[in-house]
Amino acid sequence: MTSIRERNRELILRAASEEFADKGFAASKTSDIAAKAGVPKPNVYYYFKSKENLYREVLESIIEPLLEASAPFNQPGKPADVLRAYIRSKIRISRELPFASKVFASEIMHGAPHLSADQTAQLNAQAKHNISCIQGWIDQGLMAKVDPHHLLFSIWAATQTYADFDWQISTVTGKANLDEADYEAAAQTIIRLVIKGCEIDETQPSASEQVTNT
Amino acid sequence: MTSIRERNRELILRAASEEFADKGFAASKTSDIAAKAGVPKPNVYYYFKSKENLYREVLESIIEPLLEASAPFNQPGKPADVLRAYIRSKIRISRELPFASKVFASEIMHGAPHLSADQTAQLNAQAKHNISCIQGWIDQGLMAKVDPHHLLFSIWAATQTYADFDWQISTVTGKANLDEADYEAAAQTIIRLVIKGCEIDETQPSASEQVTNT
DNA sequence: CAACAACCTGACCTAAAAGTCAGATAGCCT
DNA sequence: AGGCTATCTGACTTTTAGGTCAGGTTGTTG
Repeated sequence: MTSIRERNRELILRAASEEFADKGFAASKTSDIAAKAGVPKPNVYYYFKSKENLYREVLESIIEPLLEASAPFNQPGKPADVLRAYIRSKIRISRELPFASKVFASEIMHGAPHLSADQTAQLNAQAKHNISCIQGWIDQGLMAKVDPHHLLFSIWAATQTYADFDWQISTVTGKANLDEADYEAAAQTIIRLVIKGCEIDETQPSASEQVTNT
Repeated sequence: MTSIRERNRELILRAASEEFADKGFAASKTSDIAAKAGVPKPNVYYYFKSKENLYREVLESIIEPLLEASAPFNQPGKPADVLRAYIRSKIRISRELPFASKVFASEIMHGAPHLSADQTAQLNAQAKHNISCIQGWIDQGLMAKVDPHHLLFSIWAATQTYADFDWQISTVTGKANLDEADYEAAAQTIIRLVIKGCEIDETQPSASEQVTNT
């Protein structure tokens, strides 16, 4: 049975997520992580070789969920349906994995110095795919000509903000924690902005591309 | 003449902004800041009492521009005009003060431990004002019922993302630096999402569900 | 119940980086 | 010029936190 191992690794990883999310990599102390996990500091080094290793494992834990959030783009669907599902996935990640989300955001903010080339490539490939998917819809006349890059950036930002800037959100809303209804309202707002923004303008039928009726 | 003082403070502040933006507070070394500013380390301590002081001054430098960006909300105007101007202000800050923007974002992300109560209060008051302004428009039937809190959060996030997550944006777009046209496209995209999203639905006078096209 | 491995831990070591200081130099005012 | 203040700086001290280790305990397997 390696259940001791798994249990302790899990405890430490969870504590590390919170600590790294709260303070950032450099400002987090392994002794604090150990304390929060309820183990002596050398145990942290016993299970994870170094602070950096521990950090990398926390980071890694968010990669798969992040890639998986793009699932709606990996199967055929109408723009509005895909975008709606995508936004909901993204919001769900912010809500359910707030610590890892924040660690990831912080990592990206500082130029992703700890992300492996492979991880970067995977995330980038998925992003590129999503962008070309959106471009395809535009070319087919299924949605308005909204720059796919900037559209994606806005969706990422608007959904991630609930994890990354939770302090600001708490301060402004006056609520220590958002509840189910708040997240629902957030999702609806973002979905509305995106879907309305992507709707084809009736007023101007064409510009340079041919219009395809539906 | 205190021009030596001013000049050196300026040099150090600029170097500190970049360093703090790049690495975060804890991971930044005063020796690196000094090197980047082209002065010996003790000079940094001569002009600023401590690393934390220096950081606070960098932080402070972004507060006023941030408050000023809300100017469009402080004078009467149609929703679309105010929102458009606000988004442009926000994007301009991300573009023109990318380092301080990033430092601010990082600060907020970690719970604003260095922001003074007064600064927090000012920012919060302005946010509250903007929100009630939007709520006013809704009550007057000038725009659709879009949750003002979440609308603001989306605008903040979408505009800030160009400073905060510049690495990601560079990676995905394949451009080391965005140019004038890119920022214009970003602004137009966000403006479109927000303004279309805030337009009153002609189809259904009540309800909160959105209708989608193909 | 050995003996072997996995796990635990207080005490320690070390490197790095914040911060200091005494003395040198440069600018400025009468 | 002379002296007063502001500025500069190499060399130093101090603190903090990442990392180690020797030796203990607990679990597991034949």
